[in-house]
Amino acid sequence: MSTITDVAKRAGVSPTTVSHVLSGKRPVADETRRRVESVIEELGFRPNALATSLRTQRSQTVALIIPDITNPYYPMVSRGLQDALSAEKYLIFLCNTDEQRNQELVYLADAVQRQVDGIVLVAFQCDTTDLRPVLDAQVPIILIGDDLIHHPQIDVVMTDDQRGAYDATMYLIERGHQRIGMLCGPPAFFPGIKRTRGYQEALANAGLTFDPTCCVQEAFTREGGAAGMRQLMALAERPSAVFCANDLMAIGALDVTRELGLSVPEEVAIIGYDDIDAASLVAPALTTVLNPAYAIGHNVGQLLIERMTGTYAGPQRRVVVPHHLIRRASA
Amino acid sequence: MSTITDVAKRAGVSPTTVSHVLSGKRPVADETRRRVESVIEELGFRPNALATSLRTQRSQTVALIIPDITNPYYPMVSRGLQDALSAEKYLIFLCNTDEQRNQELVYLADAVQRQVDGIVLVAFQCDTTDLRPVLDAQVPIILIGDDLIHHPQIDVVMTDDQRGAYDATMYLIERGHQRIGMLCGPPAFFPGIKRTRGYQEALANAGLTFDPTCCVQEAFTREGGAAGMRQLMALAERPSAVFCANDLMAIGALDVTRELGLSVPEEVAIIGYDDIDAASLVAPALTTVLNPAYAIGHNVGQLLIERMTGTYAGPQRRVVVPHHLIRRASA
DNA sequence: CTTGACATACAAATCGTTTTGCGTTATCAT
DNA sequence: ATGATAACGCAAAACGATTTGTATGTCAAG
Repeated sequence: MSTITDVAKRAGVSPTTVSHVLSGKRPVADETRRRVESVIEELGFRPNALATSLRTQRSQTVALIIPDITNPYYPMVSRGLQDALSAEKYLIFLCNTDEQRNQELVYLADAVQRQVDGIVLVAFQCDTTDLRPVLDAQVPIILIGDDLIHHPQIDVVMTDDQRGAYDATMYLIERGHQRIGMLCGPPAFFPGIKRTRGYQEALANAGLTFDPTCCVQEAFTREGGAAGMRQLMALAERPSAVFCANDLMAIGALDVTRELGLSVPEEVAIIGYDDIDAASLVAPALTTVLNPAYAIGHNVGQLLIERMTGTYAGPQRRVVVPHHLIRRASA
Repeated sequence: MSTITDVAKRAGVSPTTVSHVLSGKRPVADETRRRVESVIEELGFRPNALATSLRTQRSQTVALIIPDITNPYYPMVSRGLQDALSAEKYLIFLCNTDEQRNQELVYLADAVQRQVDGIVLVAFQCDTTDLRPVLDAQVPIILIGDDLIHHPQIDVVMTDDQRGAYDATMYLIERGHQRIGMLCGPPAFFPGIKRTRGYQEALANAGLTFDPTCCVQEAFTREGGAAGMRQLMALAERPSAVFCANDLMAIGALDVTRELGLSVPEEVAIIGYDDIDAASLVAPALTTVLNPAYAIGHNVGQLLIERMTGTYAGPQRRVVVPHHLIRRASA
C-alpha cells in the first residue's frame, strides 16, 4: 500500500500538496495537479481511512445496535438505514445484542471507542442513564422506539402500535363483528401491550364491552397463538373475529381453524400484525397491519445524517412512521 | 474524551507506562500499576480505537459483502459469522451490493481502504481478477460459494447443492415415486442449475428416465412455482411428486394443489429447498432441504480468524457444509 | 523602487496510540 | 565492595493522513 508521502515524493511535491489536490481545500496549479493525479493513478493510491479519521475526527461509520438480525423485522430496518446512509458514504457496524443488557452496554462503549459518527439503537434493556458515555462523547444517537429511554436531545423514530391495533380492530368492527377476541402476548414486550391497549380502545369507542375472557395471553409464537385460539374457540359465546398481537400467533390461530374445520373469514375472521414474509404465504393469506420496518430505517438514517453533519442541532424530534392495514383473505 | 496522555499526566507517569499497564507487554511495578489503573477508572479512559488501529495495523473489523440482507438467507449467515467473530472482538461492516458489480467493487476497495482485517464475500458479478487489490493488500478473504472466483490462496465455504437435490429426489424415489417432476428456475442462478443436475443424477442412478416435459423452468417465485405446477398437473401422465428448486416455488405449487383439490402428499408429494421460515408455517408444512446458512457463516468466521491471526497460512481450504433433509408433511 | 496583493507550495504540528532502545535503580551472589 | 542481572520507566519515533502558518515568486499599482 502506498502512502501520501510516496505519492508526494514521486510527483516531486510535498504531502501537503497531494492532500490539497485530493480535498480541493486549497488551490493547486493545474500543471501540478495533473502531475499528482497521474501519480495517484499510477500507484493506485487510496488514502488510509484510519489515518484520515484519526486526524479529522470523523470515521464515516455508524453503529446499528439491534437485538437480532435474524428476527425478520430487522433486516428491513437495516436496509432502510443503509440506503439512507450510503449516499453519504457511511458504513454500518452490525451489532446483535440478543436483548442482553450487557451486550447493549458493550456495543455502546465500543461504538464511542471506535469513534463512530452516529449510533442507532433499539434498546431492550438499557436505560437513559446508560447513555451517559455516549452523550458525553457527543455522538449523535437515534432511538427506534421510545419505551425505555427519554432524553430531550435524542431523536426517536417509532410506529404507533396502539393506533395500529386500534385500526385493525376498528376494521373488524366496521365489517360487522360485534364479538372480537384478541390473542395478546406476555406483558414484557412493549409493542405488545400497546397493541392490546389499542384493541381495548377501539372496542370502547365503538361502544362494545371489553370481555376479559375474550383476550387471552400466550407466547408470541405459533404455538402460543394456537393455544390461545383453542381457548377462544371453546368459549360458550365464541368470537366471530380475532385480532392477534403478531403474525406468528395469527398463523397459529389459522392452524386451529383448520383443526376445527372452521372457514376463514366466513366463520371466524383473523387479523395479524407485522406483515412478516410468511403472512402473504400462508393460506388463506393473512390480513395484517404492516409494521413499516424499511421506512423506519430510512427515517432514522435521514435524522442521523442531519445530526452528524450538523445540519440540525435542535431539540428532540419524534417521528412516527405510518402503519398500514393490508387486506388479504383472512379478514 | 480523555487520552492516554491525560491519564499519564494525572498519574505522574509517561504514556508508555500507561500503555504497558493496559497491554501487559512489559512489567509494571504493582504500586505504579494501581495508581494508573485508578486514574483510568476515574477518568473513564478508553483507548481510541482508531489510533490503536493506525499504529498496530489491525482494525478488529471484518467486511461482510453480500447481495442483500433482506434476502432471508443472509441474516442467518451474518449471525453465524458474528457469533464466530465476537469472541475475538471483531466488529462487522454490513455491505449490500444488490448483486451489482459496481457495488461489489466499491465495497471491496472501501474495505481495504479502511484496513479491515478480513473480508467475507459472496460474489455475484465480480471475478478473480477483481480481487487483485485485495490480494495485493494481503487482506484475508473468504468466499461463500465457488462459482465465479477461483484462486489457490482463497478459502471457500459452500454447500453441495447438487447433492442436496440428489438426496431430496432420492428420498421421493425411495418412497415409491416413479414419476417425479421438477420446478427449476432460470439458469442464471448457480445453485439452481446444480439442483437441477442433482435431480437428474438421482433419476439416472435409480434407472428412471428423465422426461424433459416433467422439468419446467419458471421464475424462483411463488408465482413462478404456481405456473410451473399448473403445467405439470396438466400433463397427461402427471407426476406423483415434484421437487422444487426453492421453497418459494414449492409454496406456489402448494397453492395450485389447493386450487385443484389435490391432497398433499397423498395425491402429489412436494418437496422444497432452503428451509425458509415460511416453510414450516404453511399448511401442510413443507418437507425441504435445509440450506445451512448459520453453519456457513460460522465456518467462514472460523476460517477467517485463522487467517487473520496467522494461525493458518497454507493453501486454499474448501469446506462444504452439510445440508440436511427436513421431513415435514408435504412429502 | 517600494508596496501590496495574490497565487503556490512547503514545513511542521497534530490526531492518539504503540513500540523500541536506553538509562536508571534495585537485587543479589560473589 | 563489585559486577552482573533484572526490573522499571521514559523519550522519541513511528502509523498516515490533515491543517495552519509562512516563504517564495510574480505582477500591478503607486
